[in-house]
Amino acid sequence: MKYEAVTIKDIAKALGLSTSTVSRALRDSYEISPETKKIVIEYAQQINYRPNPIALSLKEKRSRSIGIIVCEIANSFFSQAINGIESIAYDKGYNVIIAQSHESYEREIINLQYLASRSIDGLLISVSSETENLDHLINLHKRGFPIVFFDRVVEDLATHKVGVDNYKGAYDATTELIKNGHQNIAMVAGSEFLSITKERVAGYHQALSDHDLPFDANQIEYCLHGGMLYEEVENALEKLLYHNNNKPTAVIASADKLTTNCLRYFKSKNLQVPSDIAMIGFSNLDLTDLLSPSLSVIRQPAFEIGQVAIELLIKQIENKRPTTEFEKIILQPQMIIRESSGAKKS
Amino acid sequence: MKYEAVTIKDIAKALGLSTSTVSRALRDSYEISPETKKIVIEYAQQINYRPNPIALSLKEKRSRSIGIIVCEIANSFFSQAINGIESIAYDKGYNVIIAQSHESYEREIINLQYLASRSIDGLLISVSSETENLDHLINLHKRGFPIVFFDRVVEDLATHKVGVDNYKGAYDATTELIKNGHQNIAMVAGSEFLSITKERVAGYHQALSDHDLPFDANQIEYCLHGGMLYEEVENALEKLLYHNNNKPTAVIASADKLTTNCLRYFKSKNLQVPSDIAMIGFSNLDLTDLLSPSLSVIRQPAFEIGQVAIELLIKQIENKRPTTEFEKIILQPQMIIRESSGAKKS
DNA sequence: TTGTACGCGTTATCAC
DNA sequence: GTGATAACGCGTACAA
Repeated sequence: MKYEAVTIKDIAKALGLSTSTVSRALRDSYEISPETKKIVIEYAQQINYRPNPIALSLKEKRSRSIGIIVCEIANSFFSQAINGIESIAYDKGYNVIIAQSHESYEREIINLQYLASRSIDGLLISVSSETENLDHLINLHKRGFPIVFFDRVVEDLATHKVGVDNYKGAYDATTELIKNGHQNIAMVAGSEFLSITKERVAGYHQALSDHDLPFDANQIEYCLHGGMLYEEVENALEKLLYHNNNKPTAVIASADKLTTNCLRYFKSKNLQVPSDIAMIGFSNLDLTDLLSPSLSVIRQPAFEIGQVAIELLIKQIENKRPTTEFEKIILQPQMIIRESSGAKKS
Repeated sequence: MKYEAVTIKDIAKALGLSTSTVSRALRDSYEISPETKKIVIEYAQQINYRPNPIALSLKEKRSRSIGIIVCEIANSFFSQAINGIESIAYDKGYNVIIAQSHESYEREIINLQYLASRSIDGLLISVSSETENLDHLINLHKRGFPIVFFDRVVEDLATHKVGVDNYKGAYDATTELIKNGHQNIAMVAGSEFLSITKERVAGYHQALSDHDLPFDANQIEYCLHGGMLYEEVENALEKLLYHNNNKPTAVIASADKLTTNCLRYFKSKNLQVPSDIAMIGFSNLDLTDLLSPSLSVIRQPAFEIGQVAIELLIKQIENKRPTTEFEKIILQPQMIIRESSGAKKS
């Protein structure tokens, strides 16, 4: 470190050797005599020598750090995914730099430029809910920069992708509600721009259809900010519950923040769950069991998603030849049935 | 970036200038003629030139990145604090590298070595709950490395420190419970090693004393892992509630994870809050209002703590002279009274 | 077996 | 006003 950095030069001077000898000794090169090696290594240890990673990065043209862009680390799903990413990255000697888009397209671009300018070797990204235009990512990708999408993948880019079976998650949730007697099920969905939203809507749609229930587009409300703002969820629910000639008895919330904000709304309106309105939410919160009523959720294997994503990324980074075949890995979500998805008031 | 990095050299070659001229033109040096400047700057923009931060770091002996070590980013308090840190760091051109100790002393040391070897310019740390020995930090600090403690500060090191008034938080919580008729109040505390634990215990103690209530050491249980493990909270509560000849009617949980795990325990035992057992918890979760009963909490200004801490750190980093006077900044916690702290069963 | 010289990208210094 | 050179710390091809 700058305040008192010990360099190879210092060692060389102290031991009356050349820097290259020291360098080679430390790297255990076969050309160096055992005695010299011993002396050098012991001395290095003694003065606590650490190679300067910046010099190495400059030389090797790689920083051994990777960037992560997510909307919010304060979101359980993402903090769990980041844990998964770190668990592998550190083992493999990679450093992780996290940036948050806060669901803003603009900030996503700023973050991306920032990370790119910090010489990261690769990028893990879950796009912001505002992101429709992908030029910023396409530009990097075209120049051969390794990018792996996780959770919120985009289809128009040939890269590795890791996500969950959103279709199935929504299908299962819808089916569960139907089984419990609900015929009128609304969905509070995330941003229309996101493919995960489309998949979840599709699963919901299909489940209705498979149970001979009509699909009514008015039963879906999209929230551009993915529930980050309470107001958008409030508006969505107002419309669904009070400006709708087809008042739902159950709601599916298709993302973490949507789920909690739906609950917040129901509470503010004194609506009892599930008797007044039943619900299942996509959520990775670890205290959904403590809510009252306890919340039925679709839970995503966030940690594993992070692990798989980082493994693909590192594989691509360390690949000598350009990657041409990209994988799309789909993990299964888990449905946890608790009280909130129960039967409607008879 | 390595795949196709544009350097100053490329520009120089393309424009038939020397690298130094290009460098100066880009930095808007007064020695360069306006025409040359214009040509260089325009061309640089056109080919999307970005200075290589690694080369700069090597030269300037600083990386413009700072390290953060916290126990868990999945902890609301810390994710909010990190948001505060980032909000300032990015503005000032600093990059942030986050590492998690998961409350392990060993991992804290590994993280610290890792960050130090990555040439960070400074460190923000909230020590792990296992951390008793501070040698790893003292070593760095002695060599003049900038360190700022936040939230979990340690007293034995002369550095900047930012935290909340833990004493007052616990004092207020205890007083509130006493006002509601509770005379037998237990505390589920964090690690005994942490000064924040000691302060919170002291506040609790003083409040009892100020209301002429006896202090009973058996009413306090310490959790080394700060509630990260459910089992330790379970054990603590078993002892307090069932192996105690002084069964409490109210509990104060002195950290985020302790709070949620107390609730989990009460739920599993079918204990009604607050009628069977009242509680107030330290918590920065943003859905404590949704719990049933809604949770009374002591909330810390996490975002602000992060902001203040990073400002102190950057000030110290950018200070030409070694810092000799260190600040200790104490922010005020906020008590939010909801249902869980209510009166006991009559 | 060990040492010298160079290059990674940038800027400061000195020369013209 | 512009160019050549050295330096930051490291690894390595080449020389001895």
